[in-house]
Amino acid sequence: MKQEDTETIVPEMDDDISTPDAPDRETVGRASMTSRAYARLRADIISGVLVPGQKLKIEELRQIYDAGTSPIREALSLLTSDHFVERIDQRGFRVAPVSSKEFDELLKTRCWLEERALRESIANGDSSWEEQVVLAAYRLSRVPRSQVDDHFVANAEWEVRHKHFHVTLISACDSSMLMKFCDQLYDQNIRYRQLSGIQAYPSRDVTAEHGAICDAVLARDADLAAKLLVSHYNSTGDFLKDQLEDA
Amino acid sequence: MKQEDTETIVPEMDDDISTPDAPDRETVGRASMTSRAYARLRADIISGVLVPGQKLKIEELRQIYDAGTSPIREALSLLTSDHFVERIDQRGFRVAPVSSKEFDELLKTRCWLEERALRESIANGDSSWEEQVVLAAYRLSRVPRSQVDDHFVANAEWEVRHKHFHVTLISACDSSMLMKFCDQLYDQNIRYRQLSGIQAYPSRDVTAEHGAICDAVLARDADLAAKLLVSHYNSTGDFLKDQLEDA
DNA sequence: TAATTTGAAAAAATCGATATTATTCCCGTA
DNA sequence: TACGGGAATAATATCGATTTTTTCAAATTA
Repeated sequence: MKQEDTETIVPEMDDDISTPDAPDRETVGRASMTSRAYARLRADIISGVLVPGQKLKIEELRQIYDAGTSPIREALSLLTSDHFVERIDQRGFRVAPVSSKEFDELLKTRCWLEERALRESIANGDSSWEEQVVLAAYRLSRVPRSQVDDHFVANAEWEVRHKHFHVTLISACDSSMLMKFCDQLYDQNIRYRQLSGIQAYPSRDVTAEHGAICDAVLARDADLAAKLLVSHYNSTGDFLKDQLEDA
Repeated sequence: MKQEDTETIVPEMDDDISTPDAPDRETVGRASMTSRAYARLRADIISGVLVPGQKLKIEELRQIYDAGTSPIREALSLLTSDHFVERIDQRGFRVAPVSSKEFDELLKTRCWLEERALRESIANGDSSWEEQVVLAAYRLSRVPRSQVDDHFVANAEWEVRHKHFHVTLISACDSSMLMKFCDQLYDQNIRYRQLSGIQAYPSRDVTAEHGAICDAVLARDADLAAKLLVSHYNSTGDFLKDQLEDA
């Protein structure tokens, strides 16, 4: 296989905006206008500031995000493939709509992919991976899910650690593609969580569920771990579904 | 859940360029410059005209694809999320590199996802789906893989029908997301197939393999169908791997 | 009244020019 | 000779203006 190497480019750089993750890593500083706009738009769509189905007018966005036409359009193009934005030729962009049908699909697909990824991780993961799982679980357990006790106020740090725990679980699956897909679905799911306008807590003990998953993983009990993980997602999903139907 | 409906947009339009598929559907005619550039760039990357790792200079592409800066950059942005192009802030775009490691991952991940999708299809598919599978298999069997008998000359029609057969197999899995992922991986795989500079035929009878898969599907034998599908992919993969190593 | 046409306004798409950043290559120095 | 500084060059990123297309509503017609 021939490869053009007259052009000298640094070969490794897996942390740019093409990664569905880490949207706000270098949002300020030397990042390009496109990256900035991408990160901010993405955050605003996930958080629900930009409403599902909403038309995204270039001129409007230009003013809000303080950038020119090109960076805005490029950012929107990037978001299109992440399924956060829809593009229609000659008719511009809009925030991807949501539906309970799509949420069902999302939940289902996540379970399929994460189960496979988890089983592979359990089969392949070495002791360093085990340690990372333990550490991620511990760190997650050290912060409260809600900033206030009697009603729910999202805790950003919990969100970060929660995602990190789930990423770590499947990080030994040895397929960056599968991990990327899981990541995409995770972020889609967060969007639904935000949009549901979650007020009440889930009554069940989420921390205990994480602990149980962690134990099963360390025991290399793939069947149990997969079962726990899937039911973990499903109960969260059921809870969200109720919220979605109320609203 | 609130939804802004002051803006009137046609709600359904699932066939635009955001679909990783059908890149050249309306490539001519009223399609936008961006869509045209996207389709042509995509085709040229898959076919190997644009070499893996190659720097993609905007000015150059502008001339080749006869479009302005913005459409080219937008098209490249779309291609980055498809993993056909890499983007590095402030350093432009290049064709996504290939590696035998990545090919391994690709093959593995495809098997995981397609197996799941096929099992779901077999579980959920109705008689209309069965008929579509039969039809797709028949149509595939009616065209030769190579235009010439004694050496390999790619037959575009075979490619189209082959893809359609595989898409149809999993079309009853009831997850557009999973199908989209499979589609992405399929196209990535085609790229590797093209790049390997395939000359000789695989000696095995690919048509027979398709027939066997079809039979197992109609018999609703999920285990057998999955086994056949995975080994179908793996043998193609092994064959490609040899080609890759030779080159 | 319903359907169609027309035209003004709005928005998207596109372009070419400019500003910004990276790369290259030359030259002086250790 | 190897190294590092610093223009000169090349390429990217960005902007605002222009062109094209769509949208909306009023006017016309059957």
